[in-house]
Amino acid sequence: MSLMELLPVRDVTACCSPLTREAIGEDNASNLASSLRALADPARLRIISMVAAHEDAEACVCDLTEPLGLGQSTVSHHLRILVEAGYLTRSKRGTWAYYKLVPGALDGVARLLVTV
Amino acid sequence: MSLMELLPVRDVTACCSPLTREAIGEDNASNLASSLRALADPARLRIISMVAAHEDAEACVCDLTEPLGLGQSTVSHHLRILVEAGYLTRSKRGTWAYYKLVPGALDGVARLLVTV
DNA sequence: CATAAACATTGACAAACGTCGATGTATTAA
DNA sequence: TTAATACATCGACGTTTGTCAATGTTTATG
Repeated sequence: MSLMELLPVRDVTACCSPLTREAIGEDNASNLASSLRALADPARLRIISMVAAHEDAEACVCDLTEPLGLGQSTVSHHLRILVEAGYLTRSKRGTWAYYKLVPGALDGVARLLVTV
Repeated sequence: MSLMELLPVRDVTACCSPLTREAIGEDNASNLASSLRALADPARLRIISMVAAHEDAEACVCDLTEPLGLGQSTVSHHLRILVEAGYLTRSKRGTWAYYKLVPGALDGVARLLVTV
C-alpha cells in the first residue's frame, strides 16, 4: 500500500495559475502531472465519458465492464485511480457501487492547461 | 524506430467533442490518452512552462537542462515527446535547437476536458 | 583538417503501469 | 445458515516509462 492511498482525495482545482502564465514550481508540476496521469489512459477516459453519458450521470462497475471489454478487477482498478485523483466519487448502495463525476474536477485541470 | 516517429506530428485540436458531451469512441480515447500522456510528467510540464516564460517564448536545450536538474539526453528525450505530441516545434539555428509552443495545442486538449 | 560545442540517439536498468485470475468481503435472497 | 451477487484486493506477468552514461551527428571555429 502506497502513501498516496492514505491521503484524502486530490482536489484538482486547488492549485496554481495556468501552466503558461508563469513558470510552474516543482511541486505544482508534480501535482498536475499526477492529475493528468490519472486521465492519460484510454479506459479511464472512456469510463469518465460513459459515467457522464449514463442516466442520472452515475454508473456502477457492472455497467462499465462489458462495454469496456475489460475484466471486473481491471475496471475496479481504474475506478479507484479516478476516485483517488478526485475525478469520481463512489457511493455504495446495496451490493452496488455507483460512481459519479466530481463537478468541476475536469474543468479545474482544463483551466490549468489553457493559454488564453 | 517506432512507427510513431515517422508520422506527422499529432494535431491535438483535430478531434472529437468534449469528453463529457457524448460517449467517446475507442480511437478518440486512445488519441486523447496519448496527448495527455505526453503532458503527464513533471519535467515535461515544467519544460512547457519554461518555454512559455522564456524570452521570445522559445528556449534551447541548454536553457532547460540546468534548471530542470536533468541530464542533457533526458531533456532531449522529453522535448522529443512534446514535439511528437504536437505541443512544441523545433527549429535548428546553428548548433542550437530552439523549441516553441504550438499555438492552440494546449487549448485543444483543454477544450476536450471541459464540461461547461 | 582538427577541435569544440550543442544536440540527438542508443543501450541499459529500475520503477511504474495495465491487465488478468484468484481470492476476500459485504450484502441480499432463499 | 447457505448460496449468490457485486465489488475490492492481492499476486503475478509482460510492457512501458524516466533516467543516465556513452556514443553519434552536425555545425561553427581555430
